[in-house]
Amino acid sequence: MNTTLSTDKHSSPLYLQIIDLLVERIRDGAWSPGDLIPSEMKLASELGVSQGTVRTAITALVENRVLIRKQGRGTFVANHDDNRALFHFFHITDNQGNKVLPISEILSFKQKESSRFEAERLNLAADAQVLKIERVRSIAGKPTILETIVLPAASFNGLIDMDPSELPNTLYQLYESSFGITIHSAEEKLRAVIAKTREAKILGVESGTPLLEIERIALTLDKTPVELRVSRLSTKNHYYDTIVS
Amino acid sequence: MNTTLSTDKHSSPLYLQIIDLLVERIRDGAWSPGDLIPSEMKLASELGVSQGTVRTAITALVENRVLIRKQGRGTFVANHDDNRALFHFFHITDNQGNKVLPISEILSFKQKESSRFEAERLNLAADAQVLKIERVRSIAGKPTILETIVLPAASFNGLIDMDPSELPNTLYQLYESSFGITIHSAEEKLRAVIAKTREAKILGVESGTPLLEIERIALTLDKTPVELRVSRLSTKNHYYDTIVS
DNA sequence: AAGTGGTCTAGACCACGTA
DNA sequence: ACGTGGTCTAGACCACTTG
Repeated sequence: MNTTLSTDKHSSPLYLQIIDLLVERIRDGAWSPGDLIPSEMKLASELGVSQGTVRTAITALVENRVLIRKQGRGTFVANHDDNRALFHFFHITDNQGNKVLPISEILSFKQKESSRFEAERLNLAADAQVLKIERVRSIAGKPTILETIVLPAASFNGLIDMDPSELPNTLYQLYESSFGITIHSAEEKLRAVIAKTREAKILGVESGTPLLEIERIALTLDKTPVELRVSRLSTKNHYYDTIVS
Repeated sequence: MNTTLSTDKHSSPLYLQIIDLLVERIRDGAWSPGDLIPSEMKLASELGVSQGTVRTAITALVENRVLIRKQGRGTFVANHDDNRALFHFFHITDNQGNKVLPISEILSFKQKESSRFEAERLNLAADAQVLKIERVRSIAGKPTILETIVLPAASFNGLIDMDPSELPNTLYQLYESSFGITIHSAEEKLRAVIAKTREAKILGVESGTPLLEIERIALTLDKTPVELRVSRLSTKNHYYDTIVS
């Protein structure tokens, strides 16, 4: 498998080529989340470069949370189902400033043809099949978030046969373990909306209450959209927080 | 000015000490935003380390947007008043997905004693004086955002004597150029609220309309809060967007 | 041409985890 | 004891900007 780097006069820097190469091995499944990858020294000799050059490439991927370094042990493909990563994707905080992770209850789970909106957001053909999950998420026993999750049926083959009650609280783990789909980043659009009567009833608020709507597109490492999630959150006792720098 | 790095057995890595040292020089005003700092080679010989070690420190600061490298020219202290940085702090997007920068009109500008809430958020004494600016921001000629800005009077000496109509659209530039205060990061809390009658009138929406409330604390490089800003945004034609990765 | 950041090497030693 | 990542050096050459 003579992986060759280009050292032409006008080719890109070696460490950038190495980044691409490592990402490719992860995307193609040669290395899976949680796997230990070869040591910097092994990669260096395999690729015919110095340890420092491999290190530069790996450092960039560590900063992008694609790899994780563990001193004395080795470098691993990031597992996005550990707490750190979970909280990184989860921005709901209570009024005391504590991050909270809500518990889910499935309301419905079905397969259907995608709507125009869903197909557009997930980059699917107009008549593509999608899976649709609706669930309530409760914090401290109180229903707080209403979530609609839409997935391309083609990418989650067999999921529809699962017992809805067996769907885990944190779906991203399931995507990774059962379908080899690792969520690496997400784009979110936030709006203020009014609770519809059904929503208000489920969330236990008065109708007319304002809700924070979070429309999230979850993306894989190569920016393919794999999940559309629309959450409606009562911000009476919680808020959405973010740090911009 | 024999700046000494510690090379004791149990001291922190050199490049971390160099990061602290560089940050200190910026915070103390030895180097100001926009300034060219000494070359990697000069710093290396000044500090008695190799160019590579200085480079590691500078790279970390470049990734944190504290410094900016320009090949062939040198390394500069980041100027947070250029477009890139502005948009990095500004997350409002129209429904077509375009980032927009609204135009401001001052409604009021006064000095007063801080409220409990303001003092707590800005980390001030309970009876500290604050400056309070209220303004409407318009996009495409339509009032869209209502903003209340609270500043510690002590840090912005003389600002209150300015003609409100002369306050610039982008305040962070003013903070930097006139008060030597550079905003480096911000924490934001988002909630959905209902427009009060006065707010609804100003924003030209029906009363009872939901608004997105953004409470922002702007921080300097050493995490000192210097501005509290509460914005209320009509999300009929715009939304707040963010990328999480 | 001179000076800057950008890339890369070969080798050294340290700190940590595992066997 | 050994292999891993973590830090650091001295030196090289390239790419870019300015005088």
